[in-house]
Amino acid sequence: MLELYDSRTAHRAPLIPARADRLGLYVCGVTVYDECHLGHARMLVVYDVLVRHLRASGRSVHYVRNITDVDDKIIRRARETGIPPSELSARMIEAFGRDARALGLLPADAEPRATAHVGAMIEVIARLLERGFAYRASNGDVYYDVSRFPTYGALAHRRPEDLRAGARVEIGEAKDDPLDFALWKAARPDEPSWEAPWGAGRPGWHIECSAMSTSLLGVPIDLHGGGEDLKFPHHENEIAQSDAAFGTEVVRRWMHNGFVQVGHEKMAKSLGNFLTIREALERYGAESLRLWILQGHYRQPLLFDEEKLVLARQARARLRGAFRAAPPDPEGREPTDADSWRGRFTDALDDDLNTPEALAVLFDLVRRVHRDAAEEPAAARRDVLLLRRLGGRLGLFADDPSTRPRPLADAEVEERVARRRRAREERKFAEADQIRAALLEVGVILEDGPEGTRWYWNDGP
RNA sequence: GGCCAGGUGGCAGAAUGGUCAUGCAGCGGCCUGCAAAGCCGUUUACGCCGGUUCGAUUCCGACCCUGGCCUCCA
Repeated sequence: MLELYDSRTAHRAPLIPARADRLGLYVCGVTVYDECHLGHARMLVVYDVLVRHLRASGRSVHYVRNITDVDDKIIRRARETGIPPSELSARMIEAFGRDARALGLLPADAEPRATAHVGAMIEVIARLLERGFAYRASNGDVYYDVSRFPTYGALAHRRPEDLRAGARVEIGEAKDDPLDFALWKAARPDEPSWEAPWGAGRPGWHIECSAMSTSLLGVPIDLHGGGEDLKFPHHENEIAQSDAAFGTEVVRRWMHNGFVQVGHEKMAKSLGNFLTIREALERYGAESLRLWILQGHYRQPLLFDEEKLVLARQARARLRGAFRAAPPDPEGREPTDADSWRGRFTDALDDDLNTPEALAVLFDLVRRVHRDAAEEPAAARRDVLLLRRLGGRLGLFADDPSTRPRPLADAEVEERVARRRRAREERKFAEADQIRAALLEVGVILEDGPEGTRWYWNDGP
């Protein structure tokens, strides 16, 4: 049974869905005003592994990951670049889709876009107005009345008085209280807007998640996730809205993943210290990136620099090496002690998604593969099959490198390897080394062993 | 200032009241024409000060330090 750290109680507890047959998961995805960076990649991979593990444990999961395609940043960026907001977001949604596929993410079961659910948001706002949790301000905006929600601050462990001290009111806002936040922003001539009973405008940021999560997953929602930075104010506000509108605790569990850190600060667009997913994939490849993320625990900060990614690439080579030592058992047989390995692996993930520990199990298995490869090849093949299956639960070993385009036909490589073998037999080592070096140039790695020379494509980066 | 999360060996990073994490790097050996891969062995830890305990890196308290949130942010 999976135990997860609960952001609200700050304790670990078993994750028990409201309905036995299905677990509803809602994750705050991305705002499409620019390309995604490694911080987003971490979030995406963490929840990807969570979903994989839940499903491998026999749970049916309904995974919803939203896309924010209307907000201040999109409007601002659109204005700066001269591209209409809808076109900008459409382009970035496309870019996001490419990143998601390249990262090897499972597709979400639903990927709702805010602009397609404005009707649902208007309904939630209407309920809040009806129940007296919201008010219409003089400037046409609709605000949430935080003073009406006594447990405000419970998720972020903050007291409203403390928050009020540092709160800021933007020019043009007409809040009764600095903590109040916009549910609906009155229409402006150069901004996208929708009709609503209280006047045309566009939704505030937080309301989309309250509306889309409940309309797609129902009430209550078993688990809601996102990055650490969304805890406050986004998720705090979402709780205030949803719980007030539906008259019940809508989200049963909250979880948050830690940041990607560059040097001593977090990776962020505003700090300019980011690397986009696209660039990182070009440099390191999806599997190395995933290993980099999974070698840290999801709640800890994850350090980024070139060295860390190179490290992950080495780790990947170690894992992949097992598949060269032995192919997975073609008849689908696992080792006789598979249950014990699977148990260790599952226990690690059940323990608040301890992916570093789960990877350690995989590496232990790799060692046994190499130990057995020569003497007990059948046993090694069974181990490799198990390795592939367990790795799959982390989203590893998905791509088949053999399908990649190669600069040289395999037959040509074979021919050169044979030529080198003859040179070695004649003790012409200079020539042999030259052939080996030339092959390395095009990405072929040679390894001489007792049973001859093995060669393989270097599947970096 | 308030609230959270941390401080583990050269780097990264887990677990754990008394015994192996794991990956990378280092060192010695095996293998080898050389190399690579691999196997075996091995060095370097638990921020600081008290307390509990037969025994603490692990539990408790104080202190020091780091990161994050408190404003848009995965």
